[in-house]
Amino acid sequence: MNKCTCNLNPYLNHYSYHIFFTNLANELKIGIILSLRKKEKNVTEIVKDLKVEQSKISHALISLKKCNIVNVKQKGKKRIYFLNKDTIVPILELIDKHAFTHCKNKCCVKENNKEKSK
Amino acid sequence: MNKCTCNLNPYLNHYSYHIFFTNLANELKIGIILSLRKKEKNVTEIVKDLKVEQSKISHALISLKKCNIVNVKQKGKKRIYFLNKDTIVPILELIDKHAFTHCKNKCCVKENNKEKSK
DNA sequence: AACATATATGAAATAGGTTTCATATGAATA
DNA sequence: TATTCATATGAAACCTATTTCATATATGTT
Repeated sequence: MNKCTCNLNPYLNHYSYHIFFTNLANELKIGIILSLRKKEKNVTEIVKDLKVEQSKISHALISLKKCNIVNVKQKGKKRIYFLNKDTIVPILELIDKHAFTHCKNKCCVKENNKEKSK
Repeated sequence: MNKCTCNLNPYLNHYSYHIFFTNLANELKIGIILSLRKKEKNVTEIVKDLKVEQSKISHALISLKKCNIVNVKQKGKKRIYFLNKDTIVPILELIDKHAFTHCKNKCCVKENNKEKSK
């Protein structure tokens, strides 16, 4: 796919957005992001916090890391993941604000998008 | 899924983010957004601009509309779609900036995420 | 070196969003 | 009101990211 001609950044194309947002369009990854927003954690701590199987967390983290949404530092045998807050936190705040303004009628919540809530 | 306890907005949960970002994690929808960023358009104009089949555009628009990412006004037999710029444009700018800072090494582009580029 | 803890990796199966294509609906006009 | 233009809708097929599960690797400890 060609470079996108409509944005500020020559390094970014439609597909770049796709990759980036694919990471955010995922409840588990959002869970990880929100968990790391509070405090950096190693994998085991994330597993405990979210009560999700370890390899699932690892797969998700690797994907998040690829886009620099999270970063990692080694500490002994533990790997501490931490959020790159510069981008994500403002984005989440924009969504929060958007939902507050537009989605009080539940337009963006599970029930309206698919009837089979459960 | 329960309300998310980590954000500002009682109307928003993990799934809300998911719904919202699913709309952005799609090249066609990003294409529509970028097209509408320049100028509001009816469906036929979007079809011409993006050279994509009409029902595909309609499906995408309905999905975008559900999250108030776009809105619509009727004008004769045409339906003019326009971008809710308050949320999307700042988000795209944040991504642009993010990519500029972090993705010069192509971390977020097609080739690195999947080897089979084409 | 053997072991335990911590995390990453691979691949097949799965799930859920997107595409396709046929068709229905809505608005305007002759 | 018959016709045309404009757009929406439904459902099956398709595609691709996620999940699952077995296993590999890496680091520290005894």
